[in-house]
Amino acid sequence: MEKIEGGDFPPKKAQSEPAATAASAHVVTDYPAKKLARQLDFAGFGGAAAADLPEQAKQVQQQVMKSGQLPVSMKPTQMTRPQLQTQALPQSQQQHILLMPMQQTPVQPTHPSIRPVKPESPKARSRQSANEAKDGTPKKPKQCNCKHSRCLKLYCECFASGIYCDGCNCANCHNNVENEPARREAVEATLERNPHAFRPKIASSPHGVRENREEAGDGLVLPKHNKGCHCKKSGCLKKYCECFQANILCSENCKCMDCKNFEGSQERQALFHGDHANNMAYLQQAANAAITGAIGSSGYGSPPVNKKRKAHELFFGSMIKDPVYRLGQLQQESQIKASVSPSSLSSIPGPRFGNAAALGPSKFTYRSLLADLIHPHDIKELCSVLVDYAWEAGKMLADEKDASLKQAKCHSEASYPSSGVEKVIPDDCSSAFQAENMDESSLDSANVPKERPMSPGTLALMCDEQNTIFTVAAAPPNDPTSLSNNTSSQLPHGQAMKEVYPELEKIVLTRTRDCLKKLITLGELKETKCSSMVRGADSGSQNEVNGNGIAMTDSRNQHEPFRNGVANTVPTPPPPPQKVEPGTTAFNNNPCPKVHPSDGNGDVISKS
DNA sequence: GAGTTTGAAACT
DNA sequence: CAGTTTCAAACTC
Repeated sequence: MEKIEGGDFPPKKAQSEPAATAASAHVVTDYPAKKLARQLDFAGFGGAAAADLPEQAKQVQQQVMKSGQLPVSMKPTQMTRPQLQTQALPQSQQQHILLMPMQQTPVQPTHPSIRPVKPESPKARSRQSANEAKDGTPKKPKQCNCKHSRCLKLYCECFASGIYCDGCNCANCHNNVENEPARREAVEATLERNPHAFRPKIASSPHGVRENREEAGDGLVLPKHNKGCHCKKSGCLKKYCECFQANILCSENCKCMDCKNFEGSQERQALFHGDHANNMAYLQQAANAAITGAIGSSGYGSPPVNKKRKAHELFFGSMIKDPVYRLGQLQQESQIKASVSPSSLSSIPGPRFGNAAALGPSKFTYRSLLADLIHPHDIKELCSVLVDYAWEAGKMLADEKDASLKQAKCHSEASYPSSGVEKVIPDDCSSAFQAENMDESSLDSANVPKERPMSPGTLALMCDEQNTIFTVAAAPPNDPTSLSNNTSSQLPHGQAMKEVYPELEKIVLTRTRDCLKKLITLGELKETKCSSMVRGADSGSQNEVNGNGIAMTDSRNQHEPFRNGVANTVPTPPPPPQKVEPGTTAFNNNPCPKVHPSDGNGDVISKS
């Protein structure tokens, strides 16, 4: 009997070790003190499941051993079930792990995504804290309050978790070393009734990926309750519900009524949605409203009760358990904390993180502050604009240069040697580079580009669709050889381009830089906005925030925002085209206007 | 902190 | 297996 699915149920440290040892451990700290740690069902107690991840368990153990207590980062609440499982571990290791179930430390789980092994209520946490404070020695995080079960039934969380009661508020407790025989008997009886009694209640979905994914932000909630819940009145949105408590969505295993803990549940989302994460009142109402509604619709007919729950409990509770795996979770952790929204499963943390009730913070997914500002097509457009600009600028520069060169040539043509590489100027002034190829209408034609060598930088700025146009790009702009090879007929033009190229590139790059700077600025503004919103949602900011939260920062940018919303970001007012070399008049005639009609702010607007 | 509600566990 | 009771946590006030 003792061995259950590979593990001994009861934490038996006592069994394998002298009672004295066990006892001392028991008294001193949880560390070795607590025996097997089986997490409450939720925790994936060691049972069979444990065997799956011995390595993880070992890691956990190592940490425990090092510090004598669970590292915050590894607290059970933060650990994944697999990590908690201990059965596969050698007994010596198991003992360390036993502590895990208790982990609940006063520390708030920083990682929403992970569920706590033993669900804890805020109260429990408080108590825990108190315990730790006693002598600095961390104690069992959670204490039961059993009065009639002697802590020898599954009603007792300690017993269910496979650990001895230590520092609990229970009465007539028999879940201790001193009453090991009784305890053992109780364990056997329990197992007799249900061989899986001490197995983890939450198991990963066999499907691997469940549909529990909440919105983008939500983390995946793969685990599901093995037995499922049977809730009738809570809508599975309260911690009465084991699924909710475990921060997982109700599954086909559940037999609950009016369940609101499923993916896509508005009630659930309302509870956890990040947008309201910082609004405790909202959460409370959402939870109660959801339940009330659910109940109302149910046949139970229980009157809707305005139950108000403490939002923070919801949040924290969910955070603690958040089983999820969220990407970017860490990234957003700070945000979550700030918003206090961890509650969502998606958490309230979450919008993200079915039923997920508890996903609060865990579900938050990272979203770039620029997400609303930049869209793929915007980038394309930007590229197009840059390319156009480059073309125009190049055209202007080349034109200028050729014109001046030609003029010079005309004046002293006779004196020029006709031979030599240096003779790059076209004989025919009319063949000026631009005249032939740079007509705006011809920009889209593939032939034009071919004639012009492009620098890698410029090419980089071009969108895919443009690449085909500039087939010659690979050739180093300054490479005479390449030039000559590229276009014998355009040599003159190529030469001109060669000379103006640096200017052109400079202009384009400068513009690009400015655009990026603006993006950064916008992102920062948005960040600031978000932060302020989180911190003081109630401070009804008077600042108008556009969809991006940034919008109104610079009126200049709003003149002609692109439909796609890129406008503000992309075209920052570019610094006036820089002067070209002295002596050149190219930029005296600022080509910019021609190329990119600007909105008046200097923002480039796509010709299209 | 007391009282109520809830749902799992235990029991019949 | 269904219904009932017991229990302790969650929740409300």
